[in-house]
Amino acid sequence: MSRLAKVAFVRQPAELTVAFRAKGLKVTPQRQLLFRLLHGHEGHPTAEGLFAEASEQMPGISLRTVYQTLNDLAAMGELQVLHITPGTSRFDPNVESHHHAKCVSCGQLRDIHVPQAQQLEVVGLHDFHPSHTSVVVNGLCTPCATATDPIQ
Amino acid sequence: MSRLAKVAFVRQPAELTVAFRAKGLKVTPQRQLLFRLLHGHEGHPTAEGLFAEASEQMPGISLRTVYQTLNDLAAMGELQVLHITPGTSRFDPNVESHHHAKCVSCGQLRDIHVPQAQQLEVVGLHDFHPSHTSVVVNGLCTPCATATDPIQ
DNA sequence: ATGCGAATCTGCACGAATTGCAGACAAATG
DNA sequence: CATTTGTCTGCAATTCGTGCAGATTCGCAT
Ligand SMILES: [Mn+2]
Ligand SMILES: [Mn+2]
Ligand SMILES: [Zn+2]
Ligand SMILES: [Zn+2]
Repeated sequence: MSRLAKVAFVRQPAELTVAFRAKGLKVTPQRQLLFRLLHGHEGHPTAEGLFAEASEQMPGISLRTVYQTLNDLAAMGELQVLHITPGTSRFDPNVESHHHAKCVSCGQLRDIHVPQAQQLEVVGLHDFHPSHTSVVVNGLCTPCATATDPIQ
Repeated sequence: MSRLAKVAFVRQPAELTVAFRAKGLKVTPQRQLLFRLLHGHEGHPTAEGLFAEASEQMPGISLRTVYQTLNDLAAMGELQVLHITPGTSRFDPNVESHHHAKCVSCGQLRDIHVPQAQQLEVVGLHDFHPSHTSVVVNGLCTPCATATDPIQ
């Protein structure tokens, strides 16, 4: 079992290029940069965070454009938008079915796998048409659990 | 089995009064009104929503005071704060362990019970100290599923 | 009852996150 | 290369929530 763990990313930049053109959306340098930043992104960045990363490689890119592109990707289902932390949305390049552990101290999110998540017994779903279930494990990451003073 | 289903509310106004005084917090008419509004509240109101309800009975109460009181209650563990919907926090007077179904069309939240939620197998929790798990079942409420046009 | 000090209330300014808008600009297409 | 159409940027506006300060009130000890 030496196979590397599979990690799901947002689709390749080239695939997103095709998908955008197919919808009549243009493929600009700004969008290509974001495609590249998102592909292989391990975290759960905010729009501001991606804006900061993008600005390093393309000074002058606007925050407005970052939001625009992220919203387009989310509308196309190429990106998940998470509403787990207060105040701001997290964008998840991992579009595979998965769940999250959230540190209640620093807010960090990490991917987890919950095999039985879609087979949970649920009481109280009368007059409701469920599509999918998401699980959040709250707790403390090791740095926060170790630190005497809360981190952040 | 004719017993009514148990519904967990935030503690009685009288109990909250004691709890507040015990912490050196004063019990004002504004706070007592909010205690009453929250007790027995079936939904998952926003601060603005509670402000609207409170304003009917006490015109002139300020939104700032509503936030202040809700934050105090949350800090004392007498109220849950949910970050499930985009943009705004939901306050949950039901402090019993429970989970939620969320209509992805209209945003409505309802309580559900997930008996196995705390015994889920989770892969990927290395270097993490879990406290509790929360489950969100996404889907459509019947009105939204029935409507040709999305509600809201 | 009265008075005092600490906590609270309200109104407003401010901050963070996100969207609306408009004119300059660039991608796609033939 | 010219045209069309969508995009980019900057800025205003919006929404949710918090910081602040002065007037007010609560809770407790006279
Ligand atoms: Mn994820
Ligand atoms: Mn609830
Ligand atoms: Zn942490
Ligand atoms: Zn609905």
